[in-house]
Formats: sequence, structure tokens, C-alpha cells
Amino acid sequence: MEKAYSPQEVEDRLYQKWLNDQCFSGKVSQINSSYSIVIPPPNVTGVLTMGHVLNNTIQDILARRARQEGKSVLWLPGTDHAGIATQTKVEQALRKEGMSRRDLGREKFLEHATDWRDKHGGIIFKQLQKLGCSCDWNRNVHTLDEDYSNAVLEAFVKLYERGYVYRGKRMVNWCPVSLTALSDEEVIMKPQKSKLYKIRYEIAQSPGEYVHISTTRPETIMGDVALAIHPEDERWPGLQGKSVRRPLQTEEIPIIADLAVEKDFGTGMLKITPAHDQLDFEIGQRHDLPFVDLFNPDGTLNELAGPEFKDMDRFEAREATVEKLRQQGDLIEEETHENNVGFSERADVPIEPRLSEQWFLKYPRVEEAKQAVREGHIHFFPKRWEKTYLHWLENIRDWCISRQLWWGHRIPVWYRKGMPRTDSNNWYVGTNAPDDIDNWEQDEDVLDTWASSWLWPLATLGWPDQSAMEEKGLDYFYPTSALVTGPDIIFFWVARMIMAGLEFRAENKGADSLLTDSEISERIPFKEVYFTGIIRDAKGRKMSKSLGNSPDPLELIAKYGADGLRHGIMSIAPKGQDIRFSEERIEQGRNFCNKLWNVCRFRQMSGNSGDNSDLERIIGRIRTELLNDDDHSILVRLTETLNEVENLYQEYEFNSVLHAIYHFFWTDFCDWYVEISKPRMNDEKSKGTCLSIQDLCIRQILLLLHPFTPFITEELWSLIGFANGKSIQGFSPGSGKQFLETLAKQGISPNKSSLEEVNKIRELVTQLRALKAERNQSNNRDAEFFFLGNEEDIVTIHANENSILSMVGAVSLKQSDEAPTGLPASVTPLGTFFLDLSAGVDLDAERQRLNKEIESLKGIIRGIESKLNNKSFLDKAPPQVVEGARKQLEDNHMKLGETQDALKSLQ
RNA sequence: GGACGGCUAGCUCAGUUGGUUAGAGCGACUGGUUUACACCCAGUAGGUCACAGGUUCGAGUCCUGUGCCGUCCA
Repeated sequence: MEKAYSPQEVEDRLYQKWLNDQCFSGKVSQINSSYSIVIPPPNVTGVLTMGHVLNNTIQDILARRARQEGKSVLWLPGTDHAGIATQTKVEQALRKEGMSRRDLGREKFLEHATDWRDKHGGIIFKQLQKLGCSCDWNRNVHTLDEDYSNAVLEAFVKLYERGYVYRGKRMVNWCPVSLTALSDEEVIMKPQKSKLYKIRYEIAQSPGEYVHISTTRPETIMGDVALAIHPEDERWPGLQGKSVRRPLQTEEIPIIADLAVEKDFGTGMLKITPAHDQLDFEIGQRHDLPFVDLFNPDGTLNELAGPEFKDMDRFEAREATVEKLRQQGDLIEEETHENNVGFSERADVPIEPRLSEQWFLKYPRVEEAKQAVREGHIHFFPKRWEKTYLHWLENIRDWCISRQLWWGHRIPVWYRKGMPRTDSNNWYVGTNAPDDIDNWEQDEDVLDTWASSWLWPLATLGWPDQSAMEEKGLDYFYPTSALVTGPDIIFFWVARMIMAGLEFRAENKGADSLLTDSEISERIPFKEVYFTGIIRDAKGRKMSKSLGNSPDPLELIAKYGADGLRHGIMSIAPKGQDIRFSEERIEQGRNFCNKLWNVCRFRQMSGNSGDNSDLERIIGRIRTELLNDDDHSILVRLTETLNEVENLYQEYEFNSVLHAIYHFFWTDFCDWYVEISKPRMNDEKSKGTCLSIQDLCIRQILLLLHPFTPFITEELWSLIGFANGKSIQGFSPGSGKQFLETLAKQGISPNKSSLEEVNKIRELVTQLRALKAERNQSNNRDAEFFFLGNEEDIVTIHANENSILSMVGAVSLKQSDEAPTGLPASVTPLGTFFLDLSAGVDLDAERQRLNKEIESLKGIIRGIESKLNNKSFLDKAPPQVVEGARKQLEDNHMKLGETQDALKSLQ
């Protein structure tokens, strides 16, 4: 074995081997239970981000752990077509060549887009493979695949037939850059520093008299069709029924009263522009007002705005209208004003409320979706996201699912040519075009990308095609076991997938009847949802392309290995908290791998000690009668670790899992057991048993680590001879209970009291090392110690003398009947130890050190005493706590006495 | 405005149902080629647990309020 682990060669070779051996193929099994995960589909043309690294490492850990447990595992990969994002990129590329999609026409454009996707797509799969992800790549799905597309259209048609889908002219969120409607979820509210303008309108009936309104959008004045006040506002008696002159595009418009007007906002008088504001739209409908739409789709003003403003951009027009009003003397006041403005998530420009014909979905199975989570059919980790989820469902609004794009699933609706589209008698809704296609024209729009990906767990498993479902094992793998995703798409995706599953998984039950508990539990798309944190940079900022603060995962893999990256990222990912990334952690991950490599290398150098091909055989090599306290205690710690890991997985506490393994591996095994083994290697009698225990520990450590660091563990698995030709993936570390049972069969029962003994010795060793180090003796391996101890201590010390000497770096521990004078001392759990110094001792420094220790002990004792002198404590605290305090007092008194004695020996 | 999360060592975070003297890793400092590993080993220092009240024999932990940071919703 090489002196340092180099991951590059190992990782690529092993991944190829796993692929060749079809280790990741998800097969339906008659014997084993299933474990399934569907990947949250990344954008087909996307590249791997740190978020993906975290998210997919977690999924891989779950998949690999389940495989180890003997489950038949399917991790199903795929991508979505990312309608707006992809189309935008393709259009940008076209623009560089001086073309637009309109020039090309729909068909040619889609050819371009498809080419572009095929050319730039799929990079992310290669990257996931670099990371070690154990997806079943033969099952790769893309949302625009033919089968998947059929599922999307089928779902639309079914929802239409069931009365959930409707078409209507509504206020929608319009993105003037992407030129499409958006759903509410794609609008991000941002606080903006804008201005509130106070503007005067002349009362038509009494020229020279004015009313004042407040607005943030003076550029829409030309679309005003009324002014409104609150009906109970007493500031303007007699104003209702009168009218005012609009100061731009002058026209007389009425003053109306409506309850929706906020009395306290601005002047309490509102201008009503029904075509450009949701609230105004509603007021307009109530009062039967006309709609004056001033804007072109791209946010420029049209001829209705008048020749002065026509063709201006909306923000330009804001300046221009304000200037004009100022000149006319109609601008009374402007003040800065903070308000929330909706921005288009993709294009990052303010959205425009706009009246347009769109397709909407009234969500199905909302009640059951709440119930599924509230009643525990689906568990969220961390649980607190349930509240967010439920709150959204409580306030759910219909979903605008049509997009004015070409890249996506074209809405499967045809309109009779030449007939009004508003009349549903002229519609044809079906997955296939009508037979007399010449008489029809298809809806130009496509569906929201999320309206395809909400079917992900179903459609990737063949739904709705019966034979595909059988072939892909939908009955076996659905509901999937876990979903791993970010809380930012809890509404976009998680909630909608749940509703889609409830609606489509089985026979239609009809909108009027609720699903039963058992129907809910068989229809839900997943049983557990793990929400990851968001990866931030060291300064706590979200990682983004524009900030350039996101490292390239592939570079990190090249530098530290995939295992190093995985280990690093998992060690800093507490459950559901945001994660501050720092490259140092990845470096630690690499260091961990190197440590693992080297302990195995050292094991190899110690020589072969027998058959490692399975756990029973390794245990069989142990000579029970030769086991000492160190052997027992490492077995106890291994058992504890196996149990801890088992429990922590249940709670998705990945970084605690890793920490438990880390601690066992590094602190208990490497720093103690392996070190203590070194002197034992010289004793031929105990050598074999000691190496067997090492093999046993290394084997279990590799198995425990395998889900986190799959490559190096696989490599070492075969190098140390555990493999016998088989991959590590098929073996489980087992629970602590199972481990104890296996040991018991060979007559071994790890003794817990050994752990206590060994802990005392470890404490002793630490103190003796410190005693040396503080006197610059740490390099001296000939140190000699004297000690005072009780009989029990003496027995323990003698039994472990070789280990202690070796670990401390000393040649002798001499029992003494009285304290030697003038030597630095330390009070340990096994008596008072004195370092024999031939050179002079700095007595003052030693006295100071011991006095400090004495003061500290006295403080502790005072604390315990005051507790024990407190009658309420004795009366009310549980007996074992009182007893514990007494024991502490006794121990500390003893230690104080010994320390005082040590001090005396320095006088 | 509402909801949720965070505030513990210089940094990043643990801290289970309240119960010794609040832990780990990294960093800092000191020393180190001893039978693997300097991507390592040994040791040392470092904390008013954001703040203020309260409950309790006992509070980092429970309750109330305040502040700051962050996220989501309106």
C-alpha cells in the first residue's frame, strides 16, 4: 500500500466496476423489502452545485445503507426540462446569431432547443457519478421523454374531466421579460425603496377644487377609471357620486366607495386602475368599471397611454408622468416609501399584474394532503416544516398552470377554428388531437414545469401505463421511502407531489368524497421527507453564480477526492440547519480518509493473522482466555457505536452518525487500541488475538463508513481481505445487539467494567504525559515515576504496566510507601504519581500549579456541600441524585487530600 | 404585520426527559521523525451559554419579555 491514499485512480476504477456489476439496478424482489428514492430532478442543462452535493450525498447514504441492510434499493435519477430557464438560454443563444424564436417559428425553435438540450444536457449525471451516487442509471428519466409527456397530458385531461382545470381571464403575475404568466410561487416579494406620490385630481362639478390621492405607480394614471374612498370615511362628505378629471389623458372619471380601500394609507383616497392591480381589478368588477390596459406584454406603454408616453418602458414612463404632473402643478408631494414589490423569480424584474386568459388548476385532495402530514402518514424531518406546509395548504389559491412558452408540454386543448375560445363548447380536450384536425387549432401555451414534475414519483415508475407500471415495479417501489430536498421547494414540489399522488395513484374517487386513512397511506408518494439546509459561504451568504462564491464541486473532488468531499460536507450538515461551507472541512474529510488508509496500511504491515472472510471467522480466531481489559473495552465501545449509529439513522441525524463513527475510529481505535497493540505485537502469544480484534474493528468501521465514503471503504475492504471477491455493498455492520449475539456464539461477552478500568488508565496516561510535557520531558522515553496508591490501584497498574509505560513513554512505575519529596506530582484516578526528575525542579512553579488545583477542588467541594446542606435539596431531589452528590463529595475530598499531600512533599 | 429558525471557546457546531466542574473539531500556543499516518502525534490555554425577568432544591436546557441575524408568508 502507498504511504498516502490517492483517491483519483481508485474512485474512477471502482465506479466503473460497480456499473459493470450492475450494483445499482433497482429490481423487484419477491424476498426482500423495497427501498426507493426518486431524485429531485435537476435542470437538464444544469451543472453540479454544492447544494446538489449535499442533497445527493444524503440520498446516496440512505440508498447505500439500505442496500447494506439487504433491501432491494432503487434510486431513480432524472432531469426536468426547466421551461423558462432553458428557453431563456436558447433564446439568448439565438439572439447572438441575430435570430428570435418568432423568426424561426415554433417547430424550428423546438428543434433548436432540443439540440441545445442534447448538447449541454446530461453533464450533471457525469458529475453525480464522480460523486459516487448509486443511481440506477438505466432508469434515467427526463420530463420531456415521450412516456413522461404522455403522463403529464393524461393528468391534465383527467383533472379537466374531474373539474379541477378551468380556463379564465384573470389577473395573473406577468413577467415582462420572459413574456409569460407565472404562478404565485414564482413571485418573490422584495422590500423596495420607492416613492409615494400625492397627486391632485380636479373635481369636475366644482372646478378649482381638488382631491388628493396617493399612489406608487403614477405611470398607470392614464388607465384610471375611478377614484375610490372608504364608504365610512367621513373626511369627504358628499363626494360620492361626483367625478374628477384625470390629470393625464384627461377624462372625467367617477368617485366611488368601496370597503377595500384602506382609510389610513396615504390620503385615504385611491386611484382605480383595474387592468394593473389585483385589488383595483376586484373593485372594478364590483363596480362594473371598464378595463384600460396601458401596457404591451414587454412592459412598454401602448397607444392608450397617449402619444406622449407610447412605447416608453414602464419605469421610464414613471419618471415622465411625474415630470408632466409636476409641470401641470398636479404633483403635490413625493415621499420615500418602503413597499413590497413582486419580482419574477427567473428574470428578477418586477412582475406586472396583468389581465389575461390562462389555464388554472384548483388543487385536488387538499384536505387529505393536510391529513397525510398531520396524522403522520408522511413524516417531515425536521418536523417544524410541517407547520409551513400546513399553513400554505390552509391558504391555498388556484394555480396558474399555463405558460406563454414553447419549451414544455403543450397544453392538450384544441379550439374550433374561427369560433370564440371563451365558449367551452368550442374546446377539445384530450391526450390525442381531434380526428378532424384541420378544423381545430391547438392552444399555443405550455404547462408550468412544476405541473409536470409534481407527477415525478408516479410517472418515473410508469404511471399511467399499466404495462410500464408493472415493468418498472410501481406497486413494489411506491410509495417511495424517502424524499431528500430543500425546504425552498416545499410548496413548488413537495406539497404538489403529495396532492398528485393522492389524486392519481389509484382509481378516481370523485372530488366530493374524502379518501380514507388507508387510501391516503397507499397513495402518498413518499413516507418520509428530509429537508436539507442551504449551503452558504463562510460569510453566511447564499451561494450564487453572480456572487461567484460557490466552489466547483468537481475541483474539490479533484483536490480532495469524492470521499473527502462527501465526508467533509456531511460533517458540517446538522439536521435542517443552514450550512456554512468552508474548504477546510473538505480538507478534514480528505485527512480522515488518509488516516483510515494508514491504519489499514499499518494493519497490513503487522502481518497476516488469519481468515478475514467473514465476521464469524474473525471472531473464531480470538482466544477468549487471552482477552484483556483493552480488548473488552474496545468491543464495548464498538457495540455502543453500532447502536448509536442505528438510532441516529432513524432520526436522519447524519452528522451525528458520522461523529459517532469518527469518535470510535479515531479516539478509541487509532489513538488507544492500535497504540496499545504495539507492545503486544512483541508477545507471540497475544499477538494473534490482538490482531483479530483489530481486524474485527476495522471491518465494522469500514462497513459503518461505507455509506459516507463508498470508494475508500470498498478499496480497503478488498485490500484487507474482507471481500473474498464480494463488494462491501452487500454487507451490513448490523446493530449492537446483533453484534453481541454473534460474539456470544463464540463465547465472548464484552465486559462493561473493563471500559471503566481502561478509561481510568487513559486518564492516568494523559496526566503522566502532561506531567512530562510541562517539564519539557515529553521527548524523554526513559522517564521514571513513583506512585502512591491503594491495593486495588496497584493491581490495576501492574496488570497494565506495559501499556502504560509504552503510552506514556516511560521505563518504570515504582510503587512507593510515602510521598517522595521535591518532585512534581499529579493526582490521578489510580493514585498520586510523581515524576522522577534528575534535573532540578522549579519548586515555585510546582507549588503554584498544585495550589491552583487545590483551589479548584475546594470550589467544587463548596458547591457540593452547599447543595447537601440544603434541606430542600435533600427532601426534593431524587435519592440517586443525592447519593451521586455524596459520592462526588467523597471523591473530591479524597483527591483534595492527595493533592495537599503532594504539595507537602514539595515543602 | 404573522410564523419559523439561530444566538454556547477566536471559528464551525454538539449539548437527549432540567441533575457533577458546559463538550468536540478546527484555529492559537508549546513540544515532537517513537512499530501506519506531519493529510500525523502529545500537551496547554481559551466560555457571564445574546440580554432581562420568572418557575425550581437545582436552568445552557422549561416559561415570559427584549435585542440582533436569517428564512418563509402576507
